[in-house]
Amino acid sequence: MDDRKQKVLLAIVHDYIDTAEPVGSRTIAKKYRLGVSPATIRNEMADLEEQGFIEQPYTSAGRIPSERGYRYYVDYLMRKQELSREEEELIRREYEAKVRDIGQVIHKTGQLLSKLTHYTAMVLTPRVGISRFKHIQIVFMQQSQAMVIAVMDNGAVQHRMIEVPESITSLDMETISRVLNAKLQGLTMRSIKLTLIKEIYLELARHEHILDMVMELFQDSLSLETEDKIYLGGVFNMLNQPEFHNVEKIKTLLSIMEQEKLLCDLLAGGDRTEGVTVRIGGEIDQWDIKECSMITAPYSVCGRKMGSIGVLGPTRMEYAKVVSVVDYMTKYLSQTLERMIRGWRK
Amino acid sequence: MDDRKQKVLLAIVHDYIDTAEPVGSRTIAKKYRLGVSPATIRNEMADLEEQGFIEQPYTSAGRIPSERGYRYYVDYLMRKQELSREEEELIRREYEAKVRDIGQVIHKTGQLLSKLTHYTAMVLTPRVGISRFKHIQIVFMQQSQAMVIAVMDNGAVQHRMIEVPESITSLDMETISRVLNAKLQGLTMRSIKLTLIKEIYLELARHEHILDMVMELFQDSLSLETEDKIYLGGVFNMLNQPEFHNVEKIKTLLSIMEQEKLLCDLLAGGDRTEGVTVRIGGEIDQWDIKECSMITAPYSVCGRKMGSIGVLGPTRMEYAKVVSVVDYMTKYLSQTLERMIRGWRK
DNA sequence: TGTTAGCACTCAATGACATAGAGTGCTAAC
DNA sequence: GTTAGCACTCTATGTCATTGAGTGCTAACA
Repeated sequence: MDDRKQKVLLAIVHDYIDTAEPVGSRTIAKKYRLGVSPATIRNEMADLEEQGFIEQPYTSAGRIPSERGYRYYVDYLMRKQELSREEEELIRREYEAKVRDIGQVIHKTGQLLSKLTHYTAMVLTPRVGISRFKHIQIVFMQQSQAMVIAVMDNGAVQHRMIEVPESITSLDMETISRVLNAKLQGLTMRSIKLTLIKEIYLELARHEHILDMVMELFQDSLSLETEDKIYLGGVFNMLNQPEFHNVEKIKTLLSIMEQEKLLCDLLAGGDRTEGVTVRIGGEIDQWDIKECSMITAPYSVCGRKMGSIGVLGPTRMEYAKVVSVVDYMTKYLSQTLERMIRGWRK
Repeated sequence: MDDRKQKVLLAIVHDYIDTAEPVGSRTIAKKYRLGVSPATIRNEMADLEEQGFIEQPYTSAGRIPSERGYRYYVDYLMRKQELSREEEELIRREYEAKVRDIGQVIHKTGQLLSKLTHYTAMVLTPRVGISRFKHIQIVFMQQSQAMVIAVMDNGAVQHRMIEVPESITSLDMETISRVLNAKLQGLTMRSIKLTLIKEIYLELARHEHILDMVMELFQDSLSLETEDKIYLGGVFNMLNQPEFHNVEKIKTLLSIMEQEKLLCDLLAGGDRTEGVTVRIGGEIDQWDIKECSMITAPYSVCGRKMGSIGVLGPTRMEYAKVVSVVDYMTKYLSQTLERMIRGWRK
């Protein structure tokens, strides 16, 4: 692949991303000033097509990049496009404005992602299954009512009102809390073993009833929050893309958007890798819609991967821009979460 | 409006709701067996059109109901269509399965609404601005960290970790909690007056720092939760309606769906009234999309209106069905919330 | 007087057909 | 190796005729 071929491919990718129209040789010669005539470019294009980097929608139309073409572009030709001052400023401002709990951070992240990229944003909520108990407390509330609170080391908080016998005193609750803390601190919900539970029940035999409810809370939290939740933002943006100016495609797209489970799997898929992953068209498997690409990256807190964020757009996507945004946002998100978890404000 | 005219109008409304095609005189005569010939029906239709109940999309097409026609239908002709056994069963089952906190109830309600009606469901979350403090507690967590918990009388719980000086003892926290409870119990967040705050600060002068943070939590909760949140479900359903088989309309519709603020206002609008409200086409004001109707109803807990639920569909909507569903669901929702708030399980 | 059959008329939807224009591939000249 | 020229391809667009559902009106009928 010589230098000029690369330039031609780059021109085609750029122009197609820009206009969504097949690119002709004349356009390239005129707009991208490679210093050669359309005829020469036509020769190069014929070669590029032969090698599978571009294709013709039909005989005698311009060329569009193939998936392989996009891949080559992303791997070798693309140059990172830093965020503008205004964009960085926007992110900073929005995050500082209102981020009190994890839910809000996730929400805000999704909003920003879709706003900055104009595509659909997907944010996976942090997994609690792998977060550890930091503190457990049973609090007396009023006449025969108490509340169980479990604070996890990722900052998540589970709570539930429970009914307790009137005979239970604050002191009892204190005792129960102490035992639970001693046994569970540092463990993940998933790793609570049966033997451990037996130990606890043995030690607190008198309060079996309360323990039942506490365990139930843990059980529910686990099963509820283990099934990843996803935040979607800017689905609407996709409709402005010309490739979705057709009702059937919109329907397929939206029906996929409603299958949260599927999206979670797709997002989580990139977890193994470090940094930003770009998947182009068919590289996203189990996928019944074509012409989409996905750019994802995991975010982590204190070195542990907690979830992923991603952007879904047409294959004709502004890769350079989106890769930068996703990269920047994971870092910002990790940072923010970390700060939150360490007490958030001094 | 004589009996036969009503029958003709009814036939037109039903058939149009069913097929989304303009209804001709022949169709009515054949399908709805009024015992008269198409020519007679044509005469009646001419009258109905003159009175503004139906209209012709163009000369020599069939007729479709006008907004006035739908209104007449809803007010006088429509017969309530009870839910089927299966539907009631479905609702019962789904609610019992997983409803632990208010968020889940709202979510589930939205899902059910859209599933049962095949239109777009909207559920307004309960307003905490008008809920009252039931119990406030500051809990020691660990070395210089504590948690503020506020339980509201509608079952909502606000919490936040706060940093406290190491000198603070559990006893201090107990004292603070007691004072806060004494002063605030039974009040809404909105109605905390400045004089009251001064009183509290005076009484707990030593703990100014902690109070600052507690007040901040209240402030944030108020401003955050006062701005109504809305749950949308089944937006995708609308795309199956033939009136939205055109990209421009889909775009308008979805862009409206993204303006949560607007939707909240619309939903909240029906709050004043008791029971189910039907708004047809232009009766929904501040609305730039035509051809939509909205069926809403407020739900209440312990006699106080807490929010609304609603269904948005095309004007060509199955009014009878949707009205029943919305009615049934508000009642079920109110009931469920009430049960939850009273401790939820015995 | 209300109902019905008959008929001419209207108009959207459909499909056939011609035309324009963008872009190509190939050839031959530079 | 590059370029101008040219014939060719194929979509998009517009025109026109045809079809058929449905109407309104008139006149006949009970």
